[in-house]
Amino acid sequence: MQCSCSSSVGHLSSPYWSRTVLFPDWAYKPAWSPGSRQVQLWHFLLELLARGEGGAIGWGGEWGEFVIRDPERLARLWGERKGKPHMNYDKLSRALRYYYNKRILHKTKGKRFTYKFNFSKLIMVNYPGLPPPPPAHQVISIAALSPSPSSPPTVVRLCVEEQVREHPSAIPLCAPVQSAPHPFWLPCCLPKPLTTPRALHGQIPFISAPACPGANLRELREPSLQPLASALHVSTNGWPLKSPAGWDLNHIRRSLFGGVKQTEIRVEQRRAGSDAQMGERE
DNA sequence: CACGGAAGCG
DNA sequence: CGCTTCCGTG
Repeated sequence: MQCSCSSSVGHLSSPYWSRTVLFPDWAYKPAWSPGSRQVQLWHFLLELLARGEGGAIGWGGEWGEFVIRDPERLARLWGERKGKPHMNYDKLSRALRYYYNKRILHKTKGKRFTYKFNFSKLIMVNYPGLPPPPPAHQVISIAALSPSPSSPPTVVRLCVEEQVREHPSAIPLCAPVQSAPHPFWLPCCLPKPLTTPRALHGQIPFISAPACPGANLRELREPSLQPLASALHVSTNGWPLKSPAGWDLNHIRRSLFGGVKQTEIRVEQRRAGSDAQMGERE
């Protein structure tokens, strides 16, 4: 099985690549790409899902799965957003089907109006035969979060330390908006090289792991990172908890800067000014 | 309902 | 490029 991920870990001889969390390229795209300047359907869906916009659409049973509860209403909402008054579910679902090839979505067969985001498919964890994971402090480094509310764009990063050492500038910046939905925020803040080694692109041994709830947030389960996890309203099963208040950056800030040992969480400040095209692709 | 080709649009 | 519109097929 192949996928269109890219990673800077592939060229490293590290045995720890398996612990790296990878999301598909599309997951790193900003909500409003400069070219199109139009909101994209997958983001619109995540937006509604994160808002708990009841009625029209909701999360399904599996991780990343969602159910369209009221297809025509969803279509109407989508049509309103795009200025397409004649939008209906037939057309919207055609757009969803175009996501199959792009590996953004796939259909949950047998279940009516049920689709699934492809997040989990590309996550490489719990693969039998891989070396045991190294101690957490060797793997995880959490950087960023402006220490004061008045600082420039807040930056949150999760990264593999080796990546930081070898490519200190290759970690994209991500400035989550306060209302950013969790599933969108998480991938766009995870490690993503700006310079992808083209030649090695196909050599990364991707594994299509069976769905493992919370796999992408495995690192957040590390005891030392619990404050962050709770600040992000992320449950240990990986999917966001109900967070009516949305993002509380001060809360996150308090959680990170208070009570957590400095050796376990490295804090680094960085201007998000010129480098703000976070996950943008070439 | 779900799928995917084809054409068109901004 | 990311849909929108339309439609034939199963």
